[in-house]
Amino acid sequence: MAPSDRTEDKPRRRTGNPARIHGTIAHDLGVAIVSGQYQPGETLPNEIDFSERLKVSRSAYREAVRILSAKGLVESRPKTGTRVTQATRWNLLDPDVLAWYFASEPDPKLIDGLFELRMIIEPAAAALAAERREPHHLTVMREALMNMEKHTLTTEAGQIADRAFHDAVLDASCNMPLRSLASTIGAGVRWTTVYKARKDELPRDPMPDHWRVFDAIAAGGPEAARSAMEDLVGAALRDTARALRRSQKRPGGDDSG
Amino acid sequence: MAPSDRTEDKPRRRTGNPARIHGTIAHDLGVAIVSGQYQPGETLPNEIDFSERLKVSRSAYREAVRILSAKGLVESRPKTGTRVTQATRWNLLDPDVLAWYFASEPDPKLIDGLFELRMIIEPAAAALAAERREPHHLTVMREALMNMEKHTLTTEAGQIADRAFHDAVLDASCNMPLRSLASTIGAGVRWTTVYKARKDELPRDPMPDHWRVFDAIAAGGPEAARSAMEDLVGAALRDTARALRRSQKRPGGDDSG
DNA sequence: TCAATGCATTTGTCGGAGTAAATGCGCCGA
DNA sequence: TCGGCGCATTTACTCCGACAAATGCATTGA
Repeated sequence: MAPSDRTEDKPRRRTGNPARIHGTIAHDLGVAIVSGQYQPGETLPNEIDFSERLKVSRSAYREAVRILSAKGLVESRPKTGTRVTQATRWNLLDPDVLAWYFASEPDPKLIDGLFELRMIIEPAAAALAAERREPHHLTVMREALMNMEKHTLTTEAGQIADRAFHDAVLDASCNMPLRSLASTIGAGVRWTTVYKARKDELPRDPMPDHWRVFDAIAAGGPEAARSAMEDLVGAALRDTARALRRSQKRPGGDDSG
Repeated sequence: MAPSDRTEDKPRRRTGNPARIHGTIAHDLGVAIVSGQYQPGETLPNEIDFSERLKVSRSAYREAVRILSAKGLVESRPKTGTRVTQATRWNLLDPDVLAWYFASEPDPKLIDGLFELRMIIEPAAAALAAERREPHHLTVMREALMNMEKHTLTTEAGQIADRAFHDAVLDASCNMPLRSLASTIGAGVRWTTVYKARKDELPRDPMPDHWRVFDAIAAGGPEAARSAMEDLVGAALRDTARALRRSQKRPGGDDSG
């Protein structure tokens, strides 16, 4: 009955403080909404009933609704109630919303969209980074790549290092909106490694592609950096598309759906 | 001392319902934070004192903080209090955060960043749109452009039509994350027209550029659409950059700063 | 038939009380 | 003298009950 029985990764800040109730409720409701359990246009039960059913106070529930409202998932008005907004108004670039999508198996269209976005953003960001990178950007990138080599993508540490590298490239672009896309890109990167891990094999060694991007950025060659990043993302795109098709052949996979 | 005396556009949903207190507080605090009135790392006064000073209940204040927290602007923990997070963690792509930036005169680096983003995103989106557009996308685009012609960019209606056109292009790309960037792109578009209006002259007729984009998308030519959109955004970029340099020559401009 | 108005429902706001957590400090022991 | 441990304090977190405001709906009147 509780929509969150399946998701083990409750909201938990990196500082290790425990999840608060309003965060937990927002997480659970958010997952329920993006997974279609509550359809756009649908009206949620009123505050009193719903908070009672969820076994939380009205205050905590209201704060959870405020969070969802801030991310564009719901809209509440007196008398009308709190209703789920149209999916086009959801703030898909929000790190939490994206995480809620990935809490359950997300729509393949979203995966495709993320890769298309990566294919648009990352080469351009790499080109900018080649022009503007500071020494400390290169230091971060080099360290991330060395960690990738040391741990490999089969480990959590290696995947974190992978995302750290892509984040560093966006950082080095010295463009505030681009940097804000880091979490979105990171979700795409994470998804790549998820599929790679699922296959229990790495279809290719990702390191040469990564080092070529790094070298081009370090050398200050925008077009070389762009081209290298296109190759990198393109390879990841092909790997993921292949894995995605493979997983689609065995339908179902989620008993609750 | 109220930080919002200057901003007339209080949060007011398109449906015309009045601003709620928590929304107003979130708006005011958000503007104060992104404008640097509260520095990152700084701790806000505790709930009781601050809510009393703001003349609102603790519930309403807490809901406002919850909104800001959902957008990554603050982080609150027991004993530590509520503190402003590092600017790199702010969710810049959030429509509200972006609006709060533009409530006061935003950092020119942000304007530049937005135009760079447009220059990256919009041509690629136009190319995708040329491949995937449905008839109703073209209908929306055509109507937007006709409204642009009828009202011109000197009017509010014309500017809305301008943003509607750019939104429609993103829509036609049939890519969920790209569509979510509509508000971000829209902020950039709006800023262009703001500067154009400020100069009380339109440096060039924007319509031919727009129609060329439309024609290319309607004809299904991805590269033509990309190229046309590059020209369009490039022209806007040059106009805005010129106006920005001009306005920087007369420093100050805002008595409260 | 239409318009104005009262009513019921739902969210919004308020004030207070008690709980849990995290930090800093003092105490205690080695 | 130094290090570890427990306690007190501060703060956000949670809960509760009540009232206000807004809005859709039905009712009533012209």
